[in-house]
Amino acid sequence: MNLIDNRTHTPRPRQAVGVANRTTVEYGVAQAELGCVLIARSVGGVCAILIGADAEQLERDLADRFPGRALNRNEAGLRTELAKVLRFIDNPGEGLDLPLALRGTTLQRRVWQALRAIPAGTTITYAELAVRVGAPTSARAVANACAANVIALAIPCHRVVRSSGELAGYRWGIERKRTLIAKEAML
DNA sequence: TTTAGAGAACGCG
DNA sequence: CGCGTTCTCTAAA
Repeated sequence: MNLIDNRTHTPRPRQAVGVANRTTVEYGVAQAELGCVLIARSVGGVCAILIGADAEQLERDLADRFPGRALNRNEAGLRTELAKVLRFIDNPGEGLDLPLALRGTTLQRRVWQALRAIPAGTTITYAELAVRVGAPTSARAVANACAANVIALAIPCHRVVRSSGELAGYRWGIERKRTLIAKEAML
């Protein structure tokens, strides 16, 4: 407990996160090696890439994530994005470049942005990631930001591991995380 | 709305 | 395992 607050306790301004947004979310589902994949797009770009067992589960997941928003399934409209993601899963070396519509707090945006700079085939620790976003003592908080990521693959939170080398959690299943890292390691 | 607590994909000794 | 840390969410005032 510090008597004098010598840390960077500056309450950085937070991004408005829960802003009401009535925009429709369009999404498409496809089957991949890794599992069923759902890609959702809103104004500005892809707002979610979810992985799961089947379309129904993913649709529930999406509804959870965007409460109150109209959700329109539209495979044809998402055809380009779906193709890119499927190609990335087969060949992660080519990268996955998609316009993203990020909605999050300041720290989350910083972390997610930093994640996009982590090349396929490499991993980073939460501690190192914390250093990169300028919050060296905030590894725990950085992990929170990783855990809050809903754009799988395009924001490669699967490349973040513990300092001990162990895999930490993965929203879409630790096994998938292991698979992704292993596949990328063979580049 | 402000606040206090608890929890979280961490790290170190 | 215990504790320091930082951020987020939620219940309560």
